Amino acid sequence: MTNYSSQSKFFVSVDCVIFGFVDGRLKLLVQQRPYSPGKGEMSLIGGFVEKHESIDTSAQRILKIFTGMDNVYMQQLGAFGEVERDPGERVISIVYYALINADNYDSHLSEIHNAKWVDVDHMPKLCFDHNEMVNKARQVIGENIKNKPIGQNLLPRYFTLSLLQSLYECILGIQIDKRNFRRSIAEKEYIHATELIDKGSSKRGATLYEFTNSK
Amino acid sequence: MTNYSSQSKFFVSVDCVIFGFVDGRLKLLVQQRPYSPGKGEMSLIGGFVEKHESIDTSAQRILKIFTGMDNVYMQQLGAFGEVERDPGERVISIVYYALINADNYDSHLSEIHNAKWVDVDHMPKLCFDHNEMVNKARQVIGENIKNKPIGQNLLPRYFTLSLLQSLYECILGIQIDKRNFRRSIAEKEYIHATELIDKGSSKRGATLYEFTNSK
DNA sequence: TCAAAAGTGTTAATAGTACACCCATGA
DNA sequence: TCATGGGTGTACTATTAACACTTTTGA
Repeated sequence: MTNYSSQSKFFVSVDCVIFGFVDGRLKLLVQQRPYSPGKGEMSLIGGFVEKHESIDTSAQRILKIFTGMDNVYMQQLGAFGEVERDPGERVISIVYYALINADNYDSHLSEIHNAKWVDVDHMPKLCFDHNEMVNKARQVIGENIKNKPIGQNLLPRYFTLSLLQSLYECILGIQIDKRNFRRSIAEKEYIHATELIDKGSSKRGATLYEFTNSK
Repeated sequence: MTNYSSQSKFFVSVDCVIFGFVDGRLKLLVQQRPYSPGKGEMSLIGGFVEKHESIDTSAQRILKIFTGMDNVYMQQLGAFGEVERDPGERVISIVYYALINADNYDSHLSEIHNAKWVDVDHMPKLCFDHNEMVNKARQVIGENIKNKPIGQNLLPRYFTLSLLQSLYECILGIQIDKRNFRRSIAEKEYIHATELIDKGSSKRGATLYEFTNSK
């Protein structure tokens, strides 16, 4: 055998589990699926891989179409390849998760594409195997939040420790003790206090923090 | 848009990072690539996904072809999809890693396919992006060995603690203190001592252990 | 008798968990 | 003055890391 011509070819799609931290809650961007099968059902943000682009590039392109955003934190979650996962035709899906700062995103684009935020703790039924993809993504970011500065991607540049704590609580799905939390943050070299005070959320005012090497 | 017919299709391959514990060393099964491009270069064990099978099934089929083994511990590592990763044609590769008990494997098959074990600490240059796949796989099993009974898949049914320790040391690439190691194993509910004694490896004889729920 | 691998405990350091009150301020 | 969210310290527990000698027995 000297070439691949006897092999089968497949449609390959990219589906993106896009998380945002909106109104103090962890949310996920979903769209109404614009075509059959599953037309009108809730769906992850996705599209097909194109001939000329790598799968990572494809994920970035799709994210940009729906959010207008570049340079976003995205990681691959894996490939989903059950034969009948898409009831229309055989499609192998490569799944990515993205963490975006919802302040920077272009809500006009989401309107065009019938996309909206849904709370991760009240997930609607999504089409195909998309709920499974979301579950896996949540698990992975839960494992990462403790050791990596991924919160950077979900928060505005300056944030209070109370907001950061509520982000951790949403991601982990647990309540955290305030004193222990603040000590654990103080020990992380990648988060530090600034001179700034936020007067918006309390009468006393709260110190604003930032991530150290805002990439 | 109501169907997918305007989309591109791709070759999709499966590559398997197959680990075995042979002669007290962690090894990897590699083959001489039988076709161009890269013919004759060292390569992971791989093949193309077929029309009628899921990607998981495809990985199992390929593993069986090269080892004769069924029911092997295999996990997906992710998809590799750079446009030029295969210099012949565009191929998206889904990578799995497998842990096998090298005693059970059919060495006749590996001869047929020009496959052989290589030491993970002396990896040859593999074709395409296969070395990258191996590095990622090693990282993942290193993270898993501490908390999951994955050693079960690499060892014979009965094993001494010295052998188990050398497995951990190979996977983690570090030296482990014998007393701390034996205590940590004693605390794991999924490994227990048997009444059996191994007289092969020492004059005194060593207690043989086994995994609790040998699936 | 000795070489070679098996087996065994204690201490120190670190990380994680539980828990309750005062502070500053704007309304 | 009081309601609201901001901010702080200590004691206990669990986990991890460091460290050296005795046992058994076949050659």
